[in-house]
Amino acid sequence: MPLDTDELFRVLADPTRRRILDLLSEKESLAVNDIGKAFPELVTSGISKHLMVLRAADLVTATRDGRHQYYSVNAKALEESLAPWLSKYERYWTSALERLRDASERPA
Amino acid sequence: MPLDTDELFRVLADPTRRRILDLLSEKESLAVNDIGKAFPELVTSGISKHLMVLRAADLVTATRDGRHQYYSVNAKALEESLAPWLSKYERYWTSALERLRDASERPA
DNA sequence: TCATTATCTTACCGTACAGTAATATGATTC
DNA sequence: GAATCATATTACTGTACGGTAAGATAATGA
Repeated sequence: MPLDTDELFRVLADPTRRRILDLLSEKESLAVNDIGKAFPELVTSGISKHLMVLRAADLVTATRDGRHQYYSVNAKALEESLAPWLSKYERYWTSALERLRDASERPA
Repeated sequence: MPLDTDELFRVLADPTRRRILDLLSEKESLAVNDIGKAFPELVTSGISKHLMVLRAADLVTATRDGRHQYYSVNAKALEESLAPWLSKYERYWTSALERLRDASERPA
């Protein structure tokens, strides 16, 4: 079930959480430790807390392997949660989103 | 100049500000007072402050007429500011955004 | 013109919430 | 049992929101 718009923006408001999502979107999946390495300024518990928020929002999924917890971005949930809000403004948008679309269709 | 992503999400994080944008996207342009009427739980100064934040972010524009200040949504700035972030995830997205696009192309 | 009213903005203050670090607890592997 | 990794809990802190009140500017009316 897609996330409520208020919830979505509350979760995405934090720069660290967005950076975590960015990181996970580049790599296939990462353990908490590896994510933590990308944030030397934060302690692991802080990372874990953000991951909990993201997981509660279903924007990431976690599978455990031994004592490691591997996180991946849930792009589908992100997309579906954002779509209702985007739809309210997309009628204005032709240029930038189309450019994005074109770029993804004709990769360099 | 498009808004920094951190700034953008910080501004959009507040539900009231998003509701103001929604309102302005429906109507052509509105005076502060009229916007305030849509938020009976808030005092006018509160609305004004949110409008200042939106204006500083260039997500709305204001023109004054006498003692009225008329606000409009700046859809172009919203689009351009959001595009860089969206582009990082759009490669995952085909379904929902395309459905949105199709819907806007073939209105009922 | 002067006072009054209307509209919007700014300043100040209190409160509530969210992020971080530190610590403790739980779970898994060796 | 010892060590490692992840999560939960607690305490601290800063910040952002909202209200009240004051300030600024413009219209109205005597």
